[in-house]
Amino acid sequence: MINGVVMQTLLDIFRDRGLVEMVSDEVLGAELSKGCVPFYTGYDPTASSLQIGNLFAIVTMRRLQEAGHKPVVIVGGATGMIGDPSGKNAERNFLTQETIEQNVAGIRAQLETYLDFSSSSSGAVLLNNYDWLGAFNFIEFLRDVGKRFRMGEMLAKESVKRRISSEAGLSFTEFTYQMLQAYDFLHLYKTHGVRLQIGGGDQWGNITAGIDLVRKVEGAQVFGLVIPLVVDGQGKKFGKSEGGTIYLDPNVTSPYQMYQYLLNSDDASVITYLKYYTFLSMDDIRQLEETISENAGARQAQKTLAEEVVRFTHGEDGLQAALRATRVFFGEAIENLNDADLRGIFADVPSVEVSREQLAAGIGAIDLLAMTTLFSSKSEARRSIQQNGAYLNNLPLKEIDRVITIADLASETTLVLRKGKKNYSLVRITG
RNA sequence: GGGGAGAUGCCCGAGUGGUUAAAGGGGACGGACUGUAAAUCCGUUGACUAUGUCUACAGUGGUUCGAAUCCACUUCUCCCCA
Repeated sequence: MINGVVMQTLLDIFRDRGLVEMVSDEVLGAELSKGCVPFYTGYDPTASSLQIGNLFAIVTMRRLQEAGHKPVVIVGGATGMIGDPSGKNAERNFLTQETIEQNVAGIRAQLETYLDFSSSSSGAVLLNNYDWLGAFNFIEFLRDVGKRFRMGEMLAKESVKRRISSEAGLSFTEFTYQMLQAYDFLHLYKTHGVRLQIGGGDQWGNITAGIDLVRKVEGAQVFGLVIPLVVDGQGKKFGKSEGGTIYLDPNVTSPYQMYQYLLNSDDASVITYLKYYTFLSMDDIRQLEETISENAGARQAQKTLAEEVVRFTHGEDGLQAALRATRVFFGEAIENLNDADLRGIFADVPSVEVSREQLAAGIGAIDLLAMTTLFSSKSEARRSIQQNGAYLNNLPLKEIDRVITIADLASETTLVLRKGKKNYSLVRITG
C-alpha cells in the first residue's frame, strides 16, 4: 500500500485473468514488482513443432517478458531422452540424438516468433539442458546432486506414486527425472539468476523439487507458478480436434485449420481462452462476453479469438490466408484465383490428375466426380447431382449430362469439386 | 460324443415359393433449418452403357415356370446334454 492505494502486482493481474493455478509462495508478487525476475519453462523435444496446447505457456512468458522479466526457455535435449513420467501412463520410447536435435531446432525457430530474443536485459534465451546435464558423469551426479534428494519426498510425488502402483510400473530412469529437472532449476539459478519456473499443473512435483534443491544448495528462495490446464466444454484437452492436434507450424497445421479450430470454440469456454491466449484488455474481453448473451449467433468472441491467435502465430498474411480460405470453404464462388491461391486454400484436400487432352475433349460430370475420392461409384455421383449436392468451383452442378472442359478450370490447372457443404477434391491437369 | 438353433445389405433385424434390390431401426451421405453447434424435418443409401440391364440374402449343387424362402452336402457361429 502506498498512500492508501492498493498496488496491484503483476501476480494480481495474472490472477484476475485466471492465469494462476498455483504459486509456491505469495512473496512472488512482491518480487515481480521489484525488478527483473529471470524465469524459465521447459519443453520436451518430442516433436519438431509445438502445438496450440503449448501456446498458453508461451503467451504467459510473453506477458512476463513485456513486464520486464527475462524468459529462459529450456528445450529438454537431455531430459527428453529420459522421459517425464508426470501425467503419463507408460514410459515412452527414447528419442535418438538426431531426432532431438532436429526438434530442438524447430522449436527454437517457433519461439522466436513469439518472444523477443534480443540482447536487451529482458531478452529471451533458449538453452538445451543437454549442454550441462550431458556433461555429468554418473558418480559426480550422485555425489553432487543425488545426495540432496530424500527418498521419502521423491516417492511421495503424485506422478511417481501413480506409476509405481500401475500396471506399467516405473523404471529407475524415469524415476530420476525429477532430479534432472530440479538440477536444471539450480543450474539456471546459478548461471542466469533464474528465480521462477512456470509450467502446467502436471509439472508441480518437478517444480517443487527444483525449489527445494535451490534452497538446500544455495540457501535461496526461488518460485514456481502453475498455469491452469486448458480444457474445452466437454472437459477434453484444448488443442486436439478430430483431425488431430493443432500445431503451430503452418506446414503441419494450416492457418486455416487453426482459425477453424478456434472459431469453433464453445460459448462456455471462449471467454476463458481470450483471457489465456490474447493480449486484449479485460475490458475488451468483458465487452465480448456481453456479445455472447446479446447475439450468440454472431460469434464475435470466437472470431476475435481466432483472429488474434492466428495473427499472433502466423502474422497478418497468415490470418488473411485463413480468412480467404474460410470464405472459399464455406461456399464463396471460386473465381479470379490462381494456382498458388488454390494450393494454399486447399492444401489438405486430396486431388486427382487428368491429362490436358482428356479435359480438352470433355469429361462427363459423373465420370469426373467418380474419379475423385468424394464418390466411390458413378451411381453415387449421379445421385449427388440429382440431390443438388455436387458442386463445380462452388457452383451447383445441375445437369447430370453436363460435360466439363478446359473452360471450367478455376485457375491455370485446377478444377475444384465439392460434395455437400465442405468436402472438397481437386482435379489437376497435367501435360 | 449326443441333441438343438442359426448364418440376410455398413451394423442390428424382419421376411419361410411369385411387384423382394429385399420391411423396420441404427449409421452414413445429401438437402432444409441453424451460429460452420445441438435438435428437428425431408430425401438417398448394390452396380452399370439407367424408366432398362446385371449382380445380390454363408458356399456349392439340386427341385421349380419361378427360391432369401424347399432339398442335399460343405463351411462357420451359438446353445443344451455328456
